Amino acid sequence: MTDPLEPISRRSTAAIVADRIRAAIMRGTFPPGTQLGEVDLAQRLGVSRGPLREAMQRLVAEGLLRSERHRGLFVRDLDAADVRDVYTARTAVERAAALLLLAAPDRAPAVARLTTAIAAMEAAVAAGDAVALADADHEFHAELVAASGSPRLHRMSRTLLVETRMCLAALQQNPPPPESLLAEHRLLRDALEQGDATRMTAVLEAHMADAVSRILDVTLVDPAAGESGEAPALPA
Amino acid sequence: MTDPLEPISRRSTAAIVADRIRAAIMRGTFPPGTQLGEVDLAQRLGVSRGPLREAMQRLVAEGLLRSERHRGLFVRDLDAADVRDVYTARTAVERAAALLLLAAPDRAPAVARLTTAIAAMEAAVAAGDAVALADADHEFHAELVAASGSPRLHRMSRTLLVETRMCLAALQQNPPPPESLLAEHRLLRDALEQGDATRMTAVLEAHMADAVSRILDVTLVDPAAGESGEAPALPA
DNA sequence: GGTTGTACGGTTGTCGACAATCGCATTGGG
DNA sequence: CCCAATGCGATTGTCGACAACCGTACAACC
Repeated sequence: MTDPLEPISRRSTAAIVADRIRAAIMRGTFPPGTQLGEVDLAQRLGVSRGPLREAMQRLVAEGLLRSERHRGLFVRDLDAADVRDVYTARTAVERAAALLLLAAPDRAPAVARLTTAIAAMEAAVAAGDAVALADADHEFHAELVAASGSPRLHRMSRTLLVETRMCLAALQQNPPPPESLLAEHRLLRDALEQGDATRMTAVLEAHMADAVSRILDVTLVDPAAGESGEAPALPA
Repeated sequence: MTDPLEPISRRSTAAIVADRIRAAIMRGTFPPGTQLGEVDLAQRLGVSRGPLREAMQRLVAEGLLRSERHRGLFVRDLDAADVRDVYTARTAVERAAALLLLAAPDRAPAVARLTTAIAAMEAAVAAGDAVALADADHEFHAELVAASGSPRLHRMSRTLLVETRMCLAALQQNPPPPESLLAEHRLLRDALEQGDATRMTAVLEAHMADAVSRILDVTLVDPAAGESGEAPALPA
């Protein structure tokens, strides 16, 4: 599959560090709001503060971290507006990717990959593994955008998917109903396979709307003291 | 307008440097493919290599620069596929922004700002100033996305607009017909003002398709030795 | 003549240390 | 008892220097 020759292309240390931190944020190792000390992270990763700071700047540019002068770097915490915004942007990106895929000459391999992701979701549901389910969900959408062949949509999507995981990690306590989640993804794949653009966009938008309403409803129900319509994710 | 008090919020040096470099790239000061020496830039901007490298990482993450290990940083040069990709992503982002704007309670101020941008375009056309026309065009689309109130769409748009300017700078020799450009923007504003979503998306997509075909046709006509369908922006 | 080996210049990658700034605990005063 | 001022600790921001690496040009060899 992968050519063992040629493009060894060792990535820069900053890129590797950025990927690590990104994965850690996505995984929930660093909950939103936590401060990331530079010296601590640097010696934990075995690098100096220079490359680490470069990696941090990348993540700040992506919107995953928030930098305060002489205060430090903090993992961004997302409020209700952010949740809506993430899903608005995701809808825009994934819709464009899907339309690009529909215009492609051969979308069979893409459909196959989506089916693989769905299979992973099914296995996760069968095993009752919520984390694996979220992973497979993530993989489904990542594959969808990657298959479009658009590097810019792909890059945007990567950041947005990480933010999605941040939202989900905040309310991991209340997982979504696995059946409807699976059904929505199957619908998405089917619409893509059949080449029905209008149906695909409709399903995609419904899927996103469902997700955001699910997240926001949960967060609004939980505190049980909701006079203001604001989400409770702002403890400050 | 701007409150002279309080939020002084001195931005980080890296952010300022990144903005400078970004503006320089957009302005065409650094043509695509040029290598950016760190020591040279650092002492020209009056900062050390540390903050400058952080700024560079931001631009690399945005896709404006390309980093090669131990080789240096280069301004990315865009080929035909990149042009299509930029406009695909722009269509996705601006369409979402416009739809968001249509759903907003009051879109009058946004329309006013777009009208201001159109007025600037008209003035540029009257003066025959191609650079001012491009600036106004840029401002129109930037305002459109900014008015949507979505920070993520706004961030994506900013990078994409810089890349658009990079494309335009490459073929500045052959400016687009000002009348049709103006007409398309007026149509866009009108559709937005009237709240006609389907017409707005149609106009927007047509506008983007026009732009990309204009750019690619120009680049394909120019070399006059086009056997391969590839764009000539790959001198390597 | 073509190819390989080698020395060189320049660039990036990385590191450690110093200075500036901020938050917080302590202490003095009202 | 509460509030304000101050000193301290910790963290970030910045800088200069060293080491590693790559591309190129020249020379030697087959």
